[in-house]
Amino acid sequence: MDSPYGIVVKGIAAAVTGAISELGWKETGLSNTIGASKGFGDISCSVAFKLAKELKKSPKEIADAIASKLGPVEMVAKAEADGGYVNFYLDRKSFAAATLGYAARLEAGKAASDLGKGLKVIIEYPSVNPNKPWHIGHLRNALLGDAVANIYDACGYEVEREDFINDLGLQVAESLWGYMNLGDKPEGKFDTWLGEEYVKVSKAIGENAETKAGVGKLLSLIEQDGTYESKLGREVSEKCVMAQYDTSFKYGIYHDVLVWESDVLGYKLLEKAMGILEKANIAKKADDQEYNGCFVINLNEVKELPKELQGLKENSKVLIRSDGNPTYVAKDIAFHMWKFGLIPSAFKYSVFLERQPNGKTLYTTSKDGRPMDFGGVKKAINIIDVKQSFPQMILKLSFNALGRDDIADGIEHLAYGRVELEGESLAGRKGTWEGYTADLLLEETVKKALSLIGTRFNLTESEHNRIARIIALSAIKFEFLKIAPEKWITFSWKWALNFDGDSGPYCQYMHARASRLIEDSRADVGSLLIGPDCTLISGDNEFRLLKLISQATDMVEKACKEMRPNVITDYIVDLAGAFGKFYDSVPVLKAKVEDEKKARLALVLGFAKSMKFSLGLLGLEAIDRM
RNA sequence: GCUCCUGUAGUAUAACUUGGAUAGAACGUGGGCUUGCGGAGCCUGAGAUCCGGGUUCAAAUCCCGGCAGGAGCGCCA
Repeated sequence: MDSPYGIVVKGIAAAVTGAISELGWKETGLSNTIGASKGFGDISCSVAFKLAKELKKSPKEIADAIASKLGPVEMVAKAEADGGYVNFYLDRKSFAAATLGYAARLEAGKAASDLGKGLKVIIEYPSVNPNKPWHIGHLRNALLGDAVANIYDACGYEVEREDFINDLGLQVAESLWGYMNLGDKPEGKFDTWLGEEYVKVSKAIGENAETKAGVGKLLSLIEQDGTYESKLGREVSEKCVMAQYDTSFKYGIYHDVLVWESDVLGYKLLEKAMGILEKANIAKKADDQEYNGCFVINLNEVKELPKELQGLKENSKVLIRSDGNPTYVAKDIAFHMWKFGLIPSAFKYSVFLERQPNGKTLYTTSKDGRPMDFGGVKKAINIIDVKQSFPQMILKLSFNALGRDDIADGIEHLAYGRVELEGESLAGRKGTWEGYTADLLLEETVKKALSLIGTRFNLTESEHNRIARIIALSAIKFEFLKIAPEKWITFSWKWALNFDGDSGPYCQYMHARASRLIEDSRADVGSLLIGPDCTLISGDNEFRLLKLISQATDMVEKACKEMRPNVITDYIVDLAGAFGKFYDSVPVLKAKVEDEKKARLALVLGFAKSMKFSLGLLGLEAIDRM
């Protein structure tokens, strides 16, 4: 769905190209020279600067010439050259009409772009170990993943939301050992309880060789198919994942499919994957001194090897150790062969949860079940913290070596920075996450929201709670997502509980105001956006708001291409600010003329729709009163 | 040692990928508004690109060299 803003930019590009060729010049580097202007018209073009050198004329001369040859552009009233720039002024009336019509078609949860039409993408997040509750670091992962998935949805991709569960790691073995041997009775939320066991056991391992040996033995037993320990391990992990999903649902985060490490092992994905690599002649069992007995992949065939690789000996990477155990990268290669359909019908699936709160079923890989068509994508996005960049790169290079550049290019690593507590890292081992779980954060934020909700509406208690929860989620999601992914976050309660300024609650407040205006007007929402007198909403404050509304598609496409949800938070803050300014500068319901009121109400509705749509991208409902 | 990431007002940040006109918003701060179509508001002032070179008509953005913080470079996950 083309946005009015997008249409104008395209129109301008065509007109400028036309003018340049009419002048007998060659157009070079037009792209990225057309964009929003601050204070010099509405949209400006700087192509004259690029042409200056080649034409041996001054930018001013060129811009003047282009401006004089420009043909008419849809929704553009005039164009004038100014010091080398060509500035375009929108025709406010027709642009407003187009924007309101466009806003009428914006629906939360519906695609606003066909950028990814027909393309399937799998997005993996948050993949928390199944032995502890989500802490605020996991939360950042989950929020990023959910937002990116929503954004891809809105761009027309077919999105598969996948969560990888590593139920065979050391962490799980430690928790399980505690579960079996410490004699504590599970109480409270299971993931939290299991996390506490984990902290106790990790501590004990440092002090007690016997415990360490016990955990080591347990680790190998849970990896062996059919043992009591492997069954119990999966059972306990499933119980933990169920509890973690309790948290996930509270945050409005859902998935389509869980993939278990134990199933990757059970379905022999690794053997199949290694077979593919061996057949392609890029990996083999080594017999040199260095890697004797290991199964090793050789990356020498890759055309452009990155510099970071020089740490590897001979550009080789061990996939299977001499003791027969696979490395992390090997498992990841196998897993991505499934994602991209190189190992078809690798798993069977069964139902993990019949009905998530969003109404959809959550499936899981499992021993017994039926084949389903998960995986088989052209693009895979992995939300993993920045520390994993090196293995992620090897993963991609392995597909390059395999001659599958398409797959290597299709793997995208969204590397995000860590969340730390003033100077302290959140590494699970030390248990420093205790007191900083996602559950606790939400609880505290809801408390604050509850105390701030106004009393004017006689809300029922359940409605009051619902609104408080949404406000709290708005606050949390905004604070996490408005920071660019690669930056670190230093967590503090003051930071997390921000309800002012460029915060989620502030933006919700603006939406609530707009909703109330529409409700109080008793206008017919269905017809409001059709045919208002747009000359009546052409003032500067109205127009600034209209320009922003007209860019929803462009913003979501930008956020998608760059995998940066903070593009959306920025946009939402701008929208909210522009609405606030409009609201304070002109009366709506108290407008003097009936037609004026109608036109302004249409603008209010257009704002509300674009706001609702944009909040939806962050996984947030818009609220009508607060 | 090598590689990568980060460095923007007092604080925490946006813009860097794709160079473009006056570096955008927020909190805090100085001054002002106020029974409002919802004050979780509005108006207004002061305040920033780590340092040094280079490329360019134009540099927060690109290149080189520093400085500071962090991470990565295993038959660890």
